[in-house]
Amino acid sequence: MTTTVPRPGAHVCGIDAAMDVIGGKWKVLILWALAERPGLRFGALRRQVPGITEKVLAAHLRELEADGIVHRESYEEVPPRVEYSLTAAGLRLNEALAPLGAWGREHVLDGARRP
Amino acid sequence: MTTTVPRPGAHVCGIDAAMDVIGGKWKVLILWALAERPGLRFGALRRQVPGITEKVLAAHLRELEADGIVHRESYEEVPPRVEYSLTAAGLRLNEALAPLGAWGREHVLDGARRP
DNA sequence: GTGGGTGGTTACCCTGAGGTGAGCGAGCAG
DNA sequence: CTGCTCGCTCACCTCAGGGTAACCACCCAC
Repeated sequence: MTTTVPRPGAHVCGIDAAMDVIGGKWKVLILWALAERPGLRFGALRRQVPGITEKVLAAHLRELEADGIVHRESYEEVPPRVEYSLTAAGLRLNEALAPLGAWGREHVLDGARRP
Repeated sequence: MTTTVPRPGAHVCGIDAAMDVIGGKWKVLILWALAERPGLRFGALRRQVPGITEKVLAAHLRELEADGIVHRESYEEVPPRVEYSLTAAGLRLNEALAPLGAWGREHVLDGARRP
């Protein structure tokens, strides 16, 4: 965990770097949710991504924040309020994922295999 | 409940489907190599992707073939000759990965935080 | 005081993707 | 005969990413 595991072999091309960033099990869903509804709070984000646990959500948010994808705005209030949103890089990453999403949609709808 | 999202079309959006296809550790590198040099043989492909083992390469090739990404042409000769290339879907997937690669390249070169 | 809600943290466990190494069946160079 | 190439396959093992659950500090409503 820590701050993004120091990968031994570094990245062969930019795609590995991106894969490293979105390699987590829920990262793309978090990106999805934050792109659609910026400024989500922790609990709301958890409800937005069904099945994820607090630990994993917190860990993924920290990794995404360390990667400069997610901006974390913490208000010193009571009860504590923390809002998450995408940075410019996160928005561009989300846009870069769009063709992949289109491919997946087309591929899944067309092939429709995978029992 | 132990394993969230068993296998079936639990894909929330097309991105998960694509992530499922390219989720392996070496899949993108295999796609890369096959896109640049179509018709690679097993051994050549292994040398093209340094660090991968035969078992993992074979397993990934089978998954990619099952996903309709890779075409496997096996010639009944001695010594056995098998050539791998991308299908149309594989080529389109590779093109869909281009923006992601560009993002990763830009992100890595811009941030340059990773050792 | 008790319960609920906030946003986390800590400790432990467990599955499965991936790594390791060996072997096979055929042919050919030496 | 020996050893090498070729395209895998099998059996075993490691390790880290993720799952489970309890807990913390704080405050409000009851």
